Amino acid sequence: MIETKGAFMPELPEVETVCRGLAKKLAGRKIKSVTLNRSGLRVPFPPALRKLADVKVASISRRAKYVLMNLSDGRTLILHLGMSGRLVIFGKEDVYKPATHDHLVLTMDDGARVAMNDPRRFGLATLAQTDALENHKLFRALGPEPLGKDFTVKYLAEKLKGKKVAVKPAIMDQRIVVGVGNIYASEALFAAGIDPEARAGDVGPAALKRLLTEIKRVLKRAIKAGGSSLRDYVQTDGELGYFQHQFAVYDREGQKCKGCVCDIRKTGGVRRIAQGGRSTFYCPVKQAGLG
DNA sequence: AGTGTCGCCTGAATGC
DNA sequence: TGCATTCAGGCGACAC
Repeated sequence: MIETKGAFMPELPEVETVCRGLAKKLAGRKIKSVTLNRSGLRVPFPPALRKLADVKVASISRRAKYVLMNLSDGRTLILHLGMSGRLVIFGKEDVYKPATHDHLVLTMDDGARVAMNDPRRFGLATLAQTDALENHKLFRALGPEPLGKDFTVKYLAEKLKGKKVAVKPAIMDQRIVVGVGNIYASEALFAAGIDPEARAGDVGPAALKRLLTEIKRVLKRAIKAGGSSLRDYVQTDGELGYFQHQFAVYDREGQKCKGCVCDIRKTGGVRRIAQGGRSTFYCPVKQAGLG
C-alpha cells in the first residue's frame, strides 16, 4: 500500500511523487470499474466517470498539480488533490478497507485498487479528451511548468514587469508559473533572499535569476526526497521509508531559519505575515529587500 | 484587466 | 471532560 501522511499539502513535488507511484503500479493495467461514494468534490463528477470500465491506463502524467491518467480510449482521468487529498494504492495482495472520505475508488483488473481520499473535498476528479487537454478549462490559462525549459529568467521578468502585486503571491499565481504553492513559495524566496512583500515588478534581474534557480532547486530537492510528506509502506516486508523534508522557514515562526546567518536573539526568529489570506514565513534579515 | 477578498470544507489544536 | 472557536490553504467566484 502506498499512501501519504496525515498532514498533507500536495504541492508539485508531492503530486509528482504520487504520479510516479501510480505509474509503477498502474501503467498498462486496466480499470475494471469505478466506485463513486458521493456526487462530486469541488465540482460534480461527470456521469461518464461512473461508467468508466474496461479501459487501459496507457500512461500517467502530471500538469501543474493535476494527476493525469491517460486512458487507452483517448480520454484522460484528471485528478486534483486540493488541500487534503490522498491517493492510496492497494496492491492486489492488499485488502481494501473502505475509509471515511474515500470518495472515488478505482478497481483494476488485477484486483489492485486506488482510493481517492479527501476529507476537505477541495479536490477534483473529471474526464476529458486527451488531445484537447491544453484547451481544457482547467489547463488553458496555466503558465509553464517550473521545472520545464520554458520557465526562464527572461519569461519571468516579462511576466512580472510592472506588477504591483507582491512577489510571493505572484509566484503562486498559476498563470505565471504552475505548481509553486504556499510552502515552496516561502522556501524559494528565503533561499533567494528576497522580501516576500516586495512588489513583483521591482525585483531586479539578478534577484529574479536567483529566485528562478531557487524555485527549481527547492522543488527538485523535494521531489528527490519523495515529496515532503509522503511515506511509502512496502507492506510485504514492512520496510518503511518515511520522508520528512526539513523546511528552512515554513511553519517555523519564532524559530531559527535553517542555515541562515542572522542572529535569532536580534531577529526573534522566523517572522510570519499574512499575504492574500495565506501565511508567509521569512527572515527579516536575509530577506530585507530585493536582494 | 488587474487586483484583492471571500468561501468552500474537515480535522487538529487551542480556549474556556 | 466537552463543547466552541480558530486555523490550515488550492482554487474559483466575485467585487471593484
